[in-house]
Amino acid sequence: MHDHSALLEKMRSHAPDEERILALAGLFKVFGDPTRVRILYALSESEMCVCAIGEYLGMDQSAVSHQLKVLKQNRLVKNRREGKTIYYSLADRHVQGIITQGYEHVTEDAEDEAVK
Amino acid sequence: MHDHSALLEKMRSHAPDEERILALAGLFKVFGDPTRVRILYALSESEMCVCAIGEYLGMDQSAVSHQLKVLKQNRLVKNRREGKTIYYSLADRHVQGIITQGYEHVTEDAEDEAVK
DNA sequence: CGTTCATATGAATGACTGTTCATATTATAT
DNA sequence: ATATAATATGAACAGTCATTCATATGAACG
Repeated sequence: MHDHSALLEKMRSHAPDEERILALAGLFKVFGDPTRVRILYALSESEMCVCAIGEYLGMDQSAVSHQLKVLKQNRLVKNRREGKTIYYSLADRHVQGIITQGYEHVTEDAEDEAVK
Repeated sequence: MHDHSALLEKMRSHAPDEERILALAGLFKVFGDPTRVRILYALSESEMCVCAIGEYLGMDQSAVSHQLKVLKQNRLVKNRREGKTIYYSLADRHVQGIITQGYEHVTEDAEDEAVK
């Protein structure tokens, strides 16, 4: 193997916080599932209760609940109770921003592809 | 189950393209792994050859190669050959942007936490 | 050509994760 | 209190995926 000591020393001098790396990957991981993205996208349109989400996405109530739990644990959604039903919505504008930026990125990639 | 027909009809009238949803989740999924984030973060500092990345991150050459393949397939990195060694770098500014935004988001979350 | 170095690839494995099924919780209404 | 509706939870299963090991490619140099 050839020598890298100079580069490596430079790199390590301002290496990112490992904790932040994990948090960053963890955040993206949550966005990395189609079901969760669908849910978030739906909630970006309107507040919804669990069974409406399930009905809208054509999926099991239990599956929706499980995913909402993941989203809540990561503070991407919040909820409020109204009688028996619980309404979910996006936690803050950050979430909306990430979705939007990602969506634009994907759209631009599609355009790049079309140019070729 | 209570009635949602009004809401559902409204939602479905401007539902997002399923293909885009999958692409979006797929993109985030790639960013959802600590190893890949570390690699991308490293490459955002400097172009690097495979074995330098491996040495820097303390991981197997083969593992690095496998992950670089994933990153390349998703057009997040590009490479150039120079003799026997192959140098990798970020594919475009988009990648840098996503990392930066995510990093800021994570940092802000940490601050929010500190306030409580 | 054959050897060596840098990288890539394929198969195997172990860990993780999304879904389903069954069941539990919580709140309303009769 | 009991029944019912909305949601949550736990266990189990199936599929996915990152890593490792062994091996293959591909380039340079004697």
